[in-house]
Amino acid sequence: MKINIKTVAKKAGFSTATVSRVLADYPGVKENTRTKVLAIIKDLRYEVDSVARSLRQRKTYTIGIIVSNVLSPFYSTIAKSVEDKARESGYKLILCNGDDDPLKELEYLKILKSNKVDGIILTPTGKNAEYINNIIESGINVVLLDRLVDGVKCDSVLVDNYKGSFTAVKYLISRGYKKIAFIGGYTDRTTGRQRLNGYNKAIKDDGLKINNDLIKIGDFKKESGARLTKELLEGAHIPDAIFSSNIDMTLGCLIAIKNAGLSIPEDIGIVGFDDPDWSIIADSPLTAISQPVYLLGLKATEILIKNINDKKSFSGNKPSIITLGTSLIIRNSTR
Amino acid sequence: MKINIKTVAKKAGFSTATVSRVLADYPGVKENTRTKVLAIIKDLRYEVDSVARSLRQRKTYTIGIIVSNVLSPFYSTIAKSVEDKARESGYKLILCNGDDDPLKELEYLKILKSNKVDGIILTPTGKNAEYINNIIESGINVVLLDRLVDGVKCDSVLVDNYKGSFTAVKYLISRGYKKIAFIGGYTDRTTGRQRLNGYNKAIKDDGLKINNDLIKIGDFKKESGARLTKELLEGAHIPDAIFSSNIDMTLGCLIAIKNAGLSIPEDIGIVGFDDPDWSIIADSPLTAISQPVYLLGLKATEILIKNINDKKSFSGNKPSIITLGTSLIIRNSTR
DNA sequence: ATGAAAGCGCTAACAT
DNA sequence: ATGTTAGCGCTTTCAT
Repeated sequence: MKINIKTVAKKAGFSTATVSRVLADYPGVKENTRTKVLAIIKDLRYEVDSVARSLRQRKTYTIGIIVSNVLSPFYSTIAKSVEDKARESGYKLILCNGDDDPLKELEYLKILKSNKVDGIILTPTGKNAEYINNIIESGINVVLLDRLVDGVKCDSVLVDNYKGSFTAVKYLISRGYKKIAFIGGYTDRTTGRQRLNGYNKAIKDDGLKINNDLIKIGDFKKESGARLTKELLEGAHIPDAIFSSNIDMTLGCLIAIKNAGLSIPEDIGIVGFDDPDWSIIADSPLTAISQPVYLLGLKATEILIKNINDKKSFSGNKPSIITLGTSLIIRNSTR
Repeated sequence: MKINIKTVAKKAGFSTATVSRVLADYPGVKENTRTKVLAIIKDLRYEVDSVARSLRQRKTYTIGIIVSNVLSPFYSTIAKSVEDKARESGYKLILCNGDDDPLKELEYLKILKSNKVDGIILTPTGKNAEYINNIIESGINVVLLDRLVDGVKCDSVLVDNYKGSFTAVKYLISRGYKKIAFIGGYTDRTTGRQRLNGYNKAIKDDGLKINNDLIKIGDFKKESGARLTKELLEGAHIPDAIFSSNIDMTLGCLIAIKNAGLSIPEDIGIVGFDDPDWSIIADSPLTAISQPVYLLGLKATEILIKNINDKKSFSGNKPSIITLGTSLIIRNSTR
């Protein structure tokens, strides 16, 4: 037995329109009617069909989020904050794991568009500008998180990667390190590029020389962090310190150092970008650049929902970029 | 300008039915027609409206997942595996953070039902049996993950918590520890209860005495792990070893031990349930009970999708419970 | 204050 | 091989 709005209407002795009004808390319904209808709804255990409602209203109360890697604490924190804020505002979340793969990202963008989500929060690979613009033109709000995309105009929430990275390397230099290696991720992502730039600037700033043997680029994942560290430790130019530019690579880096039988900070100094929750219990508590990760997701969602409600693509007249600051947390992973 | 199936049909000179057939790769369409229609689709950049399709087909190609805490590596791994498998099978994922709160869980169950998801993977609080049954009766498939709910009949995928816990404590005993504390989570969740049972059994098995001062129950989160460890270390009966029964509490436990200025394993031995990715780089690499977390999510999703396709509530004639084994990984956090 | 009816975009049963 | 059309369950405009 199917229970829909028609069943309720019939049993209550009113039209579907009236039931719908009760459902929507529409003011112009007699109190008596409302009570009666609500009683029937409860009695029949009726619950609206959100799919039908979405089709009719052209609104799904759904936000899509595409992250690069839910396994990473960075992105699961983002997922948490976006979910918290979305729920508070009556939205639900479709979670997509883009895997930092432009093709997978495109696939998910299409799915989200087809599913008529009200908005999308995207940690972009940087590669699907055309389609992202197409989505924005179609009226779906987009907010970029953590990274930018060339040629896409929409609100964004970022972290000051350049400064964070610069600060980290400056700190290493101040501790007397001379051969500072860099372990980074894709430089075609803005995060990867800016963190590298910050490193380069800090090195040059102090009259040290950029040594390309000390710059290793991976894919932001743990395994590549471990592999690249191993390469560094076995290479011709062995670093006296490493700046690792994301949380997962840092973990890989620490594992590789441990496997090599080296001690931190006696044999090598480490600073990581992003401060993991395990940083304190590490062999030598990790000195790190802390990012406001939760806030990042929160802000992005706030802006997205505001734009959805205002029926505007941007929060102002033109796209705004919010850049959040980082802070250096000094522990014991350097001398 | 709205582009829908009608627009495409008109421009192509065919009916909407034919366009729909092309979209669905329905065999009985002339090759010529197909080509023509596809050309128009491409030309107009037409993409189906999945909301309308879902309404008509009574199928959303969506799976809902309710986890207790995305922030925990345990659940983000689950989210990853479920997403991987769902995507492979053409399903998308609505992610809900139940927060181990029965009310929030109920709220999300209602949302998922209303949104006509094809199936739900649930890490239950154990409290909403009636509504879960209601969902199952309504034809939505449910698979329970990691925990059970009294009075709910559906397929489940679990880990052998009892045995895992038993093994861990037995190991501690074999290493000569006499005052072994237990740090656990809600005992009204099956995981919490079974892990406590395993502990109790192992203690009694060896003729040791259960000391209630050494049993501390929290909420599965890091903070409570730290707090309870602090209580233990400052209490009347100071343990010589701690078995911590989930990944987040273990981290809290290690932090508290470090804060207290104690060393592992010199001052105190530790075994944790669930093996975190940072276990190797901890001060003293953590001895842990490793669970097949990714597999857990994978199996659950496999079963769910199979049930959806078979249009059955259970994979067999009656609910099946799959229990996955654990393994003890010995490192250096005990003497 | 309430009802009648159109229609959101699609699919599928039936007809040709 | 293709078209016609009803209808999925809801909201909303227009009447009354």
